[in-house]
Amino acid sequence: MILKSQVEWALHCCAILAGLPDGRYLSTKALAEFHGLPKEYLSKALQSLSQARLVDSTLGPSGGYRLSRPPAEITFLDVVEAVEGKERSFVCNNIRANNPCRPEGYCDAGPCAIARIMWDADEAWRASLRAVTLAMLVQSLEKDVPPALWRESFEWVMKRVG
Amino acid sequence: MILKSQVEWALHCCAILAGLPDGRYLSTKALAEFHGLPKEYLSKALQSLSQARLVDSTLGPSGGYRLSRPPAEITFLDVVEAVEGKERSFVCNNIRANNPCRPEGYCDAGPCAIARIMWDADEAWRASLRAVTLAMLVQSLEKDVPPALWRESFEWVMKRVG
DNA sequence: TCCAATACGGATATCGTTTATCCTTATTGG
DNA sequence: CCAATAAGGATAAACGATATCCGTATTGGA
Repeated sequence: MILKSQVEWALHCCAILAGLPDGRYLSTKALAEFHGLPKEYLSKALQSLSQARLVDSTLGPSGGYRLSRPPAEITFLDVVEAVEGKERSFVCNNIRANNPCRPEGYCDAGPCAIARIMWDADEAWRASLRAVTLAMLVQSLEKDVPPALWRESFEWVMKRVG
Repeated sequence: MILKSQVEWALHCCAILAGLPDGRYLSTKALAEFHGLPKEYLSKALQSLSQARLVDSTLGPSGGYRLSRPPAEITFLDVVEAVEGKERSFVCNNIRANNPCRPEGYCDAGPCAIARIMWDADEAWRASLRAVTLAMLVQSLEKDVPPALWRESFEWVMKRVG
């Protein structure tokens, strides 16, 4: 059970978009170059973000993507779910229904105990991701990345911004 | 990102094994019949449990599986990790290393902020699973399942127990 | 002692998902 | 009008999940 690499890509891209000046767009090409990723395939991840309304896009030269809301209002969960989907990681196939002792037409009152427990864990995972915003991510990154590299990266992006 | 169905199977099988009288074994065949599962493939899941030392097995007629510890000492996480592996669900490919602004031979101090946050969520998931034991599961099930069905299922199993 | 039932592990096949590329279309700034 | 872009469909390769089959070793019971 491994998350798609597109989740990682989308998060890194969102981190860049969160640092953009208000209203400016950055293209798939620039994002792919900056992260060393295949442009065509990264494009699919960005389209997922777009469909989830996390980013706006424009066409034409100097087109690209920007966040549709302030970074403080976009959570990790938003991004992860945009790419990975909202389905729970545990799927209950209700195999208890195959119990040979069951009377015909027996109907279960609710989800089985195993599913409830697994779904609780899933919700704990989601709650953890919901607690972190892109604004917090940028803060963390700024603390981690040496100031010189931070500045150069910003300038690299600004040269390509629409 | 969906957990293998073997996780579900293993948990249901553990629930049955947890209800067995001390020292008795139940075969793959019986477990497969009870849950309506393909015997050969279920066998792989049980082998995973065996390799993780969660269950003991014996060969020969009246052979099968039993829990290797009291149900209160086996957690959901034990079972999930036995089948699914202990690897984290988020894999960091360190794509920040592709940043074109990086000086040659630059070395990162630690894992990147995105990985840390994703791994925190993973740990929240694991902590949630670690908090629930098979003993607690059996308690839940006994509350959910009607007494008649509970009793009949127990007898069904006891007829096949080694 | 022999037989049948079992766990175990290797080999193989099938299927779906992820990853990736290519191409067409519509849009837009210069 | 042109070039750059997002969007999305079609396709294929690679991989993991699912599933089956078979051979081996072990063991309880006849």
